[in-house]
Amino acid sequence: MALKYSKQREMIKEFLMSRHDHPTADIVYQNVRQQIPHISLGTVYRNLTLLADRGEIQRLRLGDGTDRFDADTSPHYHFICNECSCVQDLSMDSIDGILDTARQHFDGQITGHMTYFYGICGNCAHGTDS
Amino acid sequence: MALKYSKQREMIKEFLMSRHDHPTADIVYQNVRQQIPHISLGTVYRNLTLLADRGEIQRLRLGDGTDRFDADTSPHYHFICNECSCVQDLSMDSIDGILDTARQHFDGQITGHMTYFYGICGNCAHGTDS
DNA sequence: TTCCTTGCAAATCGTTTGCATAATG
DNA sequence: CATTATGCAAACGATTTGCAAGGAA
Repeated sequence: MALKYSKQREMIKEFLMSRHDHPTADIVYQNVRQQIPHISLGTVYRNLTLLADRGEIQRLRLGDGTDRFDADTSPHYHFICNECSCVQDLSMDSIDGILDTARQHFDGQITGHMTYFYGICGNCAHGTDS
Repeated sequence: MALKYSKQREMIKEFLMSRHDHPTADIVYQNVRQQIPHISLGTVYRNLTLLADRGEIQRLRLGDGTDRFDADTSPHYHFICNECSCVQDLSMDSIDGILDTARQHFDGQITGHMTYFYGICGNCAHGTDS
């Protein structure tokens, strides 16, 4: 239980806090490796999981089979671009009202919901690429 | 492109239509195997993917690392029990209004959303188990 | 006879884990 | 010294894929 300091964990969290694009474990690994060459993927996974369990970071399971991590633990929604697969934050009013809608005809307790949006992101839509 | 008949595919779809609990590929395999002993897991996966691509069934990616399949392709929501992990259909009014909420401050096109609910299902809540 | 499907096994991918060693408190 | 953390490699679970053989049109 008692947590002991580790440079690798510090670097991992620091890196995550510097990014707002929700990197995958492997991207975290590739980057942190530049500061700590001998760090292992296993250590990255272990620390990401540990940090997520303690609520210091957020683990995003967006169904595409690869988890992403977010240092922003405040409640917010995400958007996934169907074209470039980027994941962006979505600042919007709470939609927790849908919980009441869901509860109306359900026999059981609904305590929360998972929601993400998709479409074409600003970059891809504006066609500044092609 | 042209699809040819196959008993395996027919049985897979038939089995899926007989269930409303959103079975995993492996569960489909275990069951269809009782009718077609030599069917392989690979064939089950291939057909589930094929049927999903053609829109004949729905593939549910609920983030837990194991896809589930649903023969009901009509738009509806799902509920996942935190206790028994069952997946249930949720009949409720459309909440597509959240798309407008999401669009308000977003630079890009939002074409859809993915939402599922979680909590304690009726069976687990009523405590008819313990 | 064409070419879609299958069975089987090997391959992939993301993630976890066992273990001996190193670092922290 | 008691524990927690690490690196490395092997293990895993779900899903995909290559290939030769089988079946539908």
